[in-house]
Amino acid sequence: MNHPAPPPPGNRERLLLAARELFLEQGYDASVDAIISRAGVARQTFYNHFQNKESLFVEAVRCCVADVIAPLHVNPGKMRDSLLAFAIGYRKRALSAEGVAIYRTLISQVQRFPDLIRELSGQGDGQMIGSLAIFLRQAMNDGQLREADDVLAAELLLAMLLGQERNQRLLGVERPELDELTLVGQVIDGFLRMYAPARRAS
Amino acid sequence: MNHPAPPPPGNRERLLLAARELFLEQGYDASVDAIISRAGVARQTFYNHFQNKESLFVEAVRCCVADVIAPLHVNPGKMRDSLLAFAIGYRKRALSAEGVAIYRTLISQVQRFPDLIRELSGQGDGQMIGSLAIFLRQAMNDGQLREADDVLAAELLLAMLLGQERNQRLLGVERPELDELTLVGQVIDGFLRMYAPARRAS
DNA sequence: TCGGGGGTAGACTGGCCAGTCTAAATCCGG
DNA sequence: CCGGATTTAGACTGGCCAGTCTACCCCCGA
Repeated sequence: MNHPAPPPPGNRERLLLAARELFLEQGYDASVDAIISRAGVARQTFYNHFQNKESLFVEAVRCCVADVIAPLHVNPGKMRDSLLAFAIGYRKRALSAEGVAIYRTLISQVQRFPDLIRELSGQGDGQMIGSLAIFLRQAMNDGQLREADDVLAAELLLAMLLGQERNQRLLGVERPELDELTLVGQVIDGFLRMYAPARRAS
Repeated sequence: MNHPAPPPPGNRERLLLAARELFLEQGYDASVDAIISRAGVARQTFYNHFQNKESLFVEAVRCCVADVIAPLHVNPGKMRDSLLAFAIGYRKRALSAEGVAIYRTLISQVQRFPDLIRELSGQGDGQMIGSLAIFLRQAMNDGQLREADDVLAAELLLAMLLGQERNQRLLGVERPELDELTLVGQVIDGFLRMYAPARRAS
């Protein structure tokens, strides 16, 4: 029989890629058969590279999250402009089809992989809140923003930036897709009003 | 053999109750065996009352959502007090263990029951946004709040009220549990600052 | 030339599960 | 007292799936 054994290159990578796609589409229910089939690889090959389905899942999810997480630092400069640039970048990632899918996959596997998911959650939104809070702290010290709880401020801003949009996408609801820049601008302006330095009493 | 067939009363209700508990705990993966076992009912009895597992799920989830949804109307009165009362009620429901569990269950079954979930999503946060927006519209017309997009304002307030808290609970992250009233007060005050009537130019 | 590492296809095991079916038991109305 | 409706326990089917195993193949280095 002709069993064409092509160069044995990145079989592992092909498996990982296929797994990422399928886990994001179907969650952990994606079957090993489906994964190896999409990777174009034999069953045994899969078990040569990974201990079992769980460990593949862990690795695949880690990759996905790493991609979406990548640092998103807040540039100092004119307050409104910095926040606006940050906001647009944040929304782009958090609301991307991939970002939402990862989120959904993680949420549905909290029971099975509680530790992994807590870890990734800390790396994700956790770090995002942290770096934003540091930026806001600085602005508060400069007197550009009113003195307040910096972490809370960061959480509120991030929450407003996504609004109901991520939740709706998690639930499969489509959105009319309105003007991104206008929307984000309104949120940022609102936030700046909310944290404008207190007017000194007469 | 003694097969004690006790009074055949609310078997259906017992099944529904067991299903609600298990679906919220384990999602759709909860097996029919587990459900009938918790309900203390025979396998066939289940199929006497429900067509199949899917229809039980649909009915159980509908019940759960109905419980969490129950109207939450905004009372007119002093703006800050009304919003505060509303906010506390909203958080109580949306952040309750049950509320979070339903949310998680719905999110993980978007693929299987897309229509059901879109429907429930509209009844849930959808209505919440709507009624809050109406209240805010009124306040804007009265001049208590600045003129703005009422729906957006409602979405932003709701988003801030949950902050990162629901997301974290969805992912199984525990929170230090700080002072509810203080927190909500800060958010409401911030929101009121954000939508305070614009100061007329000199 | 030969042997082993990694590959392929596909059969197979064991487990779980949804849904059906049987046979016997209980209750209730007529 | 009888008969139908509902219940029970438990066997059974058919399907899916994770993971193992067999048998064969191909390339490359010793």
